[in-house]
Amino acid sequence: MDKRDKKEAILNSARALFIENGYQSTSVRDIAKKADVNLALVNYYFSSKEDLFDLIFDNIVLQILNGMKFEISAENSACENIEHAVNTYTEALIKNPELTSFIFQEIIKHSELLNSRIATLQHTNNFIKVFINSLNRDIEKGIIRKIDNPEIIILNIVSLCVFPFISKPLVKKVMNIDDKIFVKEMRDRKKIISDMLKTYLTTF
Amino acid sequence: MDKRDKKEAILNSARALFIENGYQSTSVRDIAKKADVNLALVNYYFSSKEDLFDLIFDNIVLQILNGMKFEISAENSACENIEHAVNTYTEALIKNPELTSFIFQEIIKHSELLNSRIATLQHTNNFIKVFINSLNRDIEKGIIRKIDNPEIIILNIVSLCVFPFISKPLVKKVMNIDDKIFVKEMRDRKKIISDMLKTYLTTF
DNA sequence: TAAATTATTAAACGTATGTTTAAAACAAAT
DNA sequence: ATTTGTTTTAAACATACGTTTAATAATTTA
Repeated sequence: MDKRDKKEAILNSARALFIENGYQSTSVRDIAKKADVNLALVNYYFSSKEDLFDLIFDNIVLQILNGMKFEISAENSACENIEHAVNTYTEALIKNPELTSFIFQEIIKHSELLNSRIATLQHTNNFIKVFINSLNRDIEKGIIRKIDNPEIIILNIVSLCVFPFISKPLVKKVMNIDDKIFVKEMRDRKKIISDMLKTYLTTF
Repeated sequence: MDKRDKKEAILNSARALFIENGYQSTSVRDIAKKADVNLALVNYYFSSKEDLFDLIFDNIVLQILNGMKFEISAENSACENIEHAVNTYTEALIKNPELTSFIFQEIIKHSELLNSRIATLQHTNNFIKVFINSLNRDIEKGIIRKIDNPEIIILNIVSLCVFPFISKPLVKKVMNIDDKIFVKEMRDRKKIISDMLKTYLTTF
């Protein structure tokens, strides 16, 4: 009950602190203290602060990407895929309130993180291809309007879905709402976003 | 040519470093070195690193808010205001590529910054009121569709405009484009965003 | 010019950091 | 029971940080 427990306690404490305060503002001593463990044990089990962070960061990225994964199908219409994406993304973001800000913070700060972990985004790339295919197909079918660059549509979807969550403190302040109402507004907004995107594509 | 010069050199260097690396990753020694000035001069002129940062932060927020200010008019239609907003925001963000990420980083990290500087956002609040008024008026006129919460429309505008700029490294990587094409895409996107918002509001 | 004020400097202070060391405690194996 | 290997510990190391000090240089004032 002891061996693995201390290692795991370190992992959990580090994860919580990194998410809450970021890499720089979290000291190894903070981690050890929260895990109720001797300082040297952190380096004993995880070699260095950076190694520990990388481990946790990759884990978090995977977790949130898994939450955003959904069965996108080339058979679905573009509009169906959009609605599905908006719903899935919004719910994943509601479920992981702190993770998004954390990932964004770290990626913007050290964009090298992207290079070394681009493999993790492979699934995302496939997803984008299927999405664009469904758009192009429906354009040829004449179901939706002609789009010069379909990637922009995807960018719009992600912008609409993700932005309110990474600017949550700002949004709450300006709209003068608390966490509970924030979630409700985001849920209500799902339909508005989908409608807006679909109306734009199908009106021409 | 010396007195003000050194103080200003510190200010400029600090500004550049804070924007590039954030508060935590910028040391007073870095600032002094870049300004080619003795270490102690930084504290001599600006008391503390935090005071210096606050000064620069407020300045940057003002700068970007000024760039985003435009003559919003209660006489304009809601759709005109939207088009105007999208154009102005996008151009302001193109003009200040690093500022947006910087402000976001710091605000998300220390959301207390919002409380002490809420006065700076006063203009933003007035702007929002005028905007919402124009929406409500056009709804009553029957020109645009009924909206439950007009604030959501504003959130959508800001999401669409701002998100690509704060996630610029990610967007460039996924779309496989460089800075120059990024700017071109953002310019082209202005019309798409305006069209999408206007089409949604006027189709019902 | 002399005194007073301001600007600049090298050095140090105190604290915090990530990491390492070397010894002790513990568990497992022979 | 002794050896072997692993886990845990207190302490130290080396470096970086923001800030202060006390002395010197430069400038302004009287």
